[in-house]
Amino acid sequence: MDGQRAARHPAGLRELKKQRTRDALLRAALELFTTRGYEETTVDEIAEVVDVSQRTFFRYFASKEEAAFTIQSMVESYFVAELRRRPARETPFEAMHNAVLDAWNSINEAIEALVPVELHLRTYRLIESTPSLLAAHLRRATELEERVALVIAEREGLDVETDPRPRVAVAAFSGVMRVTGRLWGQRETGLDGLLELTESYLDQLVPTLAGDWPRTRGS
Amino acid sequence: MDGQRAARHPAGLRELKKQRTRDALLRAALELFTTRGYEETTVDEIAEVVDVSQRTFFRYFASKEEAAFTIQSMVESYFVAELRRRPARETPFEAMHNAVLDAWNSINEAIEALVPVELHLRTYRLIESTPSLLAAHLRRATELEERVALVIAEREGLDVETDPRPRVAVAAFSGVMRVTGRLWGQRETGLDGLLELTESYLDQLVPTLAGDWPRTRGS
DNA sequence: AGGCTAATGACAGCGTCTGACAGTTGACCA
DNA sequence: TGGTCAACTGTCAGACGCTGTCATTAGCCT
Repeated sequence: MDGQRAARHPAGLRELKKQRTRDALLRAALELFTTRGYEETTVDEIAEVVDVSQRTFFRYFASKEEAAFTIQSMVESYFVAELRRRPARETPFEAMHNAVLDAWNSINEAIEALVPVELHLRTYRLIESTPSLLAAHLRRATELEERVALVIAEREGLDVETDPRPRVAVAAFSGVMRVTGRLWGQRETGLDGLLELTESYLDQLVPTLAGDWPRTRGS
Repeated sequence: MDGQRAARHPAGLRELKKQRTRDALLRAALELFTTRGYEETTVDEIAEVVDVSQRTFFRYFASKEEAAFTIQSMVESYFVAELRRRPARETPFEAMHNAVLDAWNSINEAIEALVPVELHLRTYRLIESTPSLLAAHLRRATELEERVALVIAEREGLDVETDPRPRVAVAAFSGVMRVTGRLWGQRETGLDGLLELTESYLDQLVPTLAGDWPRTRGS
């Protein structure tokens, strides 16, 4: 349902156990996914690591897939939150750009509360390289796009249904984000490399679309 | 494997029967998908309509999903073919834009040889509105993007690995295409409506990204 | 006609996921 | 403290997608 789970709920031994089970299942799942491969990991194996029945796994996660995207959901929530926080003076593009940077900087501790960040990065690479997970990832991305488009429209005082610009801007922006995300997954650079890559790609978007491509090869 | 199947193969009763079976399976699948829903249709039901064992279905289609995307694959091939045919003087964006228009105009008869075009349009809407199919659709779209980026890079004499512009341009372009495709799927307009919508959205891409959004509401 | 080979059907099996039912355990109250 | 209720869980059974195997059928070729 939500992304953040902290020590805020009324406690209770029951709640505690539930969270423990869920966290254990999540960690076990991601660990198995990233070492053995997603398709090669069965839900029974995950459940067995946590000493729980397969049925119980499906009570915490609607699907095997959902476990793989738990952290990703959190990141998305952070991004949207940061986007809403951007000052109105920024252009839509600047706002999205800055929201991405801010989100990456502030999300780390929230992730670490659930699983090691390093495990999450491995999971991200896995998603990018596993066809079925990549498909799910892209669909989730478009759902996020819709949410973002609504935020942008609100910022600019526009109606998404009559004015195409919010959706067009978001589509172009996320297109670039996807490309950089994929390239980063293929290469070996760390998280800093991603930020750098994203920066340079975003900067080139407008001139690229303008049409004339001077052969200023950067080799 | 390929998309086009015409009366060119050496005939032979065997080949004939195979094509008949495949076509029948395809039509039955799409018909059931679009009436009953994708998830609600079982492979057994499809096979039963064609009087064939379930095993045989999987000999013609690697998956239930593959059947749903058969026509889509053809369309994609046509698009790439048209793109290669665009004159070098056009900018990358113009070339993609024109290739889309040309492909839509020339593909209709090829589709009709397999299934009624109307059935294909219904199938497209189904894909857009069925989560699992939408996910697959988006993944396929990114694979197409990669092919297109290579073509663009070749046109411009660039190297995709060192110059980000081909991928960035393609990503932005397909982002817009996806938005229009989705909107068209939600609304009730015919094929002409799609072309019109795509035209207007593509035209607005560059000014939209430029940043300043004059409040010239089009209501 | 008869042999060769490709296509099919029938069957068994794996893995994801769901529904139904029963047992256990924590929460709450008298 | 003990008992009741609700939540959580395990077990079982089954649907469905998909695959391997093997015997059978049907087109093809000489």
